[in-house]
Amino acid sequence: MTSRFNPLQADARWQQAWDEAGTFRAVDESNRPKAYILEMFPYPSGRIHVGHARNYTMGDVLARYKRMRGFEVLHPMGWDAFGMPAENAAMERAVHPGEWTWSNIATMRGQLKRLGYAFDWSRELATCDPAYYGQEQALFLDLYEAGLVYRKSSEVNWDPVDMTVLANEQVIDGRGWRSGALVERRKLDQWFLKITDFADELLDGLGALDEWPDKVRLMQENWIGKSQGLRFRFELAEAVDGHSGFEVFTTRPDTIFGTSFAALSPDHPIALALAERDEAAAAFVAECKKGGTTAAELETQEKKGFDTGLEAVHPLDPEWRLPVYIANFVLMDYGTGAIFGVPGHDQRDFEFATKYRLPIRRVVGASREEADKPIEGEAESGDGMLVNSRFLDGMGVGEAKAVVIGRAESEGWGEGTTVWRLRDWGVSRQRYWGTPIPFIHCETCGVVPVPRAQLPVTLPQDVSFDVPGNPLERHPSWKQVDCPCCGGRARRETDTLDTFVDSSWYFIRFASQPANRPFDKAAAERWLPVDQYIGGVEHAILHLLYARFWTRALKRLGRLDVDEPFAGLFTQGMVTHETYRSVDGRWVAPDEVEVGAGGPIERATGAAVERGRIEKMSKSKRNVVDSDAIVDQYGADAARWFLLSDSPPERDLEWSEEGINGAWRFIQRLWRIATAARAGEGRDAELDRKLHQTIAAVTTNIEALSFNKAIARLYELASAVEKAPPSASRGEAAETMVRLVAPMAPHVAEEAWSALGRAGLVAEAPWPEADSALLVEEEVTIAVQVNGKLRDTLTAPKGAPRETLEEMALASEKVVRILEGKAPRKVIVVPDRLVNLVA
RNA sequence: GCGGACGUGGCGGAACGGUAGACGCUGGAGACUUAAAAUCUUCUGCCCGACAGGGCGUGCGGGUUCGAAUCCCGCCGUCCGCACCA
Repeated sequence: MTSRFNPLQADARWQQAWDEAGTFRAVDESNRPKAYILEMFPYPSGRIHVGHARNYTMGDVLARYKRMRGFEVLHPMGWDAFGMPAENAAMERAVHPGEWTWSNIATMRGQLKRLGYAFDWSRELATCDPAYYGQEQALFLDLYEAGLVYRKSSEVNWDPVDMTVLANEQVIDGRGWRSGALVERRKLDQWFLKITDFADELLDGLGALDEWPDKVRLMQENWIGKSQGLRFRFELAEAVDGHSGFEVFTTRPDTIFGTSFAALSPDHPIALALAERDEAAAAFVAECKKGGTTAAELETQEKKGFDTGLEAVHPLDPEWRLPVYIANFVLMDYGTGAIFGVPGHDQRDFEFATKYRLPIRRVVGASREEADKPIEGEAESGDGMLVNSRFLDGMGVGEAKAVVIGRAESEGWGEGTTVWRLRDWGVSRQRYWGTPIPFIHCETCGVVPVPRAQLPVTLPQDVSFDVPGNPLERHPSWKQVDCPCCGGRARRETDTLDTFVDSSWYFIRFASQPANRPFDKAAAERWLPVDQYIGGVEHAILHLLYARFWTRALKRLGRLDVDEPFAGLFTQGMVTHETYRSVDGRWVAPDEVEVGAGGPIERATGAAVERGRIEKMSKSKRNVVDSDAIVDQYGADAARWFLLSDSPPERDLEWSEEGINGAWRFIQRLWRIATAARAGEGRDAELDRKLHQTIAAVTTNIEALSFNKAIARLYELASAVEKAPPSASRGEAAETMVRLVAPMAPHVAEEAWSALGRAGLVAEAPWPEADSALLVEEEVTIAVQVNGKLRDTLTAPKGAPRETLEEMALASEKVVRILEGKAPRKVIVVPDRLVNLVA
């Protein structure tokens, strides 16, 4: 028996053994209860780093644990393979995006395999594979037929140099992130998905997701942004260009008598009409558009308005006329694009009214007596009683809201309504490396779906990236097609789908992937929902919301009877690492730095470097730790063990040399414990108890994803086993421990399992059961407090009566000394825990 | 501005309202060794003390309680999300 565990040869051997046995292949028709464990699939950016590995290791522990518990486990892996980095690589080094992507996939797959993950590789998929995106096109057509897909003209960020549309994140200080060119706002016809049709469902559904972090549910709730209020119509005293009035939305209809102006968005049709004929209005509208939309700019931007000279008629008093402004702070795409201003009770309106010297009227106060109290400094948006509001006077805010809405509805000038922050999902991207949108534009027939028999619409291979813009647009023949309706010449849609579409249904395709349709209903329903989904919190809103929408849309279409795709969600923390910079500001990789007596120096040059902050791993800061390098040096188990042990999983983990070394030491220690298990004779009651307490604790900790705590318990057990004299108990403890560590450190566990002479794979061994009789201690330590302060501890039999404990406490020498012979005024006894003597 | 989370030794972190600091890392001392590595033993919150023991301690200030890291109120700080949403 070797004295050291050698991962270099053992890891690959066991990986091959699992592979050959098909251990992790999920069986669709299994009778066992199912467990679908999924980690967010990676973008194949190049290589696997330890941040990826942390994510997959957590999922892997659960998957392996569930398998040992007797579940049929689906734990698949694939590639979110479309996206911009591939096109950027194509531009930078003249390599085809597909070639670059597939080569990255091959590398990363190899890296993942070396980490020994229990994936069902037979279900691997890549979104850039026509076998996948062709089915996505079919689903897109399904949604189109169900009326959930539409086209509309929409503003985009247009980079005039790269001739491409930029996402908001790609616009930095108003300039394109690559070209540095000033970004223009352009109107383009774009494809949209009607996610707003599901706003209510998506909001309500959050309530049932009790295995999601509250934080994520709250973020989604805010993102959906439901507001209830009144939409009503202002008539104009005199119509302009056919506009006789306009609609506004408010959540505070109760303050209707506090209004002193109305304001239109610069994009409002009336504002645009005025700009056509009035130079000053046109200038103001143009000025509003110029302003940036970044957070910082908005914060500092002054409220500005342009008095149109128009007058709006108050709906409850035909004599009451309000000035109508065009105002820079009114958004066209929220509500109706127009507001009624109540300066007394809305901060923005307050600022605006102050600047333009409009009346600031109080209509809500703490009591009737406050009616004449002026509003000063800032608006009062709180609750209270209506004042100066005619028939509303004396009502509470809630009652007044209802009364105004009721009146508006009965008089026909408005209605109670709900407004959402959530917008429809624009899925058009003017890029090559994405799923082609399966439509054809015909001058005669309009926009026509590609016939299903012609799917998939595949991307052309012969494209070049030496000229900016969308290669699909430039391609000599790809977009030339015949109209499926009239047979005439037509043009293929050259937009591709947002990559979030690709990731909105991949978990369904993992569950079922027939060749001739997106998925099989029954097969998919067997696995879904995903029981535990694990990924970064950066996807808390978009990806998770889109996937929820997609699932509900499929349900509405009758394609899948599942409400929510992810029953359990866990958002894990990042892996961070130290950073170094040279004197001239270059980032220096930590493994190129040596720490000498005079501080850190760069090994290659001997020059001093400055230690930077501990940051999220990124290529630019050169602090990425590649998984292969770690596996080469320490083996997969040590890497996995460290990624699980050092921090709670939801928090960031700092990668450190000391940490991985500690994990390596423990893997070796484990090997020694297992292989040097001097079995011996007889029971060791104390060890038995420790073992079963550990089984119970590790089980609950894994179920709760508290891997760091599970590991702490395993360390304790390891010490106990090492210290215990030979006994039958000790042999059992060592064997059981091998099973307990198997989900986390599967290779050394298999090696030990086999060394112990156990048949089969530990990956398929049953999870140990804790004997509840052994979970309780026979003796407990009782804390003895005087006035809540710990003064002594004593040992008592478990379940000792209160009186006995009190007597024992009073007999304590220390207690006697402190009490100085006086009797305590009060005695609190918590059985098996403590005695508190109140003097 | 709105919403949320968090704040515990040198570090990562444990702790159903009941012995704060489990477990790991770092560091000290020792054993084994010709030596080193590996391994093992042991100590490691701060202060006073030779020991026994005592005092102080969970960001700060209050409160509830026999008892608070934990619950409540108010500050301070850090991080995250949203952001002119009517």
